[in-house]
Amino acid sequence: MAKHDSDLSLLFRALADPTRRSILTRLAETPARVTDLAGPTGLRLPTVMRHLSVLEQAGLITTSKDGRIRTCAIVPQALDPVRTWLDEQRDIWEARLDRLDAFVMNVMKEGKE
Amino acid sequence: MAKHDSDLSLLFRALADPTRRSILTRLAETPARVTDLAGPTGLRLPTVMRHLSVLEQAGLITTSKDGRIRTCAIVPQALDPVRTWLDEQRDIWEARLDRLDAFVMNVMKEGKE
DNA sequence: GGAATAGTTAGCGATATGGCTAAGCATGAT
DNA sequence: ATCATGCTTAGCCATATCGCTAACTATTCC
Repeated sequence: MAKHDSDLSLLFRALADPTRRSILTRLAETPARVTDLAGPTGLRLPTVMRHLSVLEQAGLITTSKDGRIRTCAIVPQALDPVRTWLDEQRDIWEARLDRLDAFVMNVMKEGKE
Repeated sequence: MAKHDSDLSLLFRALADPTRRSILTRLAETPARVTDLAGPTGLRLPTVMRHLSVLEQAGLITTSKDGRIRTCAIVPQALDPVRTWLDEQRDIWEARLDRLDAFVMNVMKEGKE
């Protein structure tokens, strides 16, 4: 299940880690060097590097190296597929709310296990 | 990192699996039994059970048992935290687009590695 | 009661994830 | 040339994930 995963899976997995989300939030302020990103996390450089590569593979950030310094920056449109999927789901879920209501009523009547 | 994870992490991790997303989409149509959900996936029952418990722990579905049949249904508002986080990020990301633009220009000028 | 059905539990194996240290390499400063 | 800085690679360890089979429990049907 880890071979040719969809973009969506890569994105969701990248976002599933608090450290990575905090890195993203930090990068949203301004691009930063790897060391700068490592600081707040309290994690070692190699560990942060791994997080960064996960983020980059998911397309959430880009990095570029100038001399010995690698600078990381967010890719603003990278979250679009997530938003799209979420919107689709909302559409479907709400379209079926009538049936759901019926079901929930039923559950409540019987008591949930 | 797997101990007391935030709701957001649980949600994102639950959504990171294609099988689980397809189960959610299926459940959005109408509540269903475990066996009904297993069918389309081609997976064995215990495997599907595991996916369901991940979804349930993330708060994305509820289940209730009537006799020997367990019925599963989506929890419509469960995606709200995800949407909220996404909206927050969009706000921040776009607020800083000016700086980002400057950075991107810089990168392009130097050639990306 | 006995058999079929629906789900559950236990546990195995392969792989992925998230942390680390140690060592290496390239660049910039002196 | 030497040394400090910044990143990178390799590899280890513990735990988590995702699939499975086998065996068990609980309903329902005949």
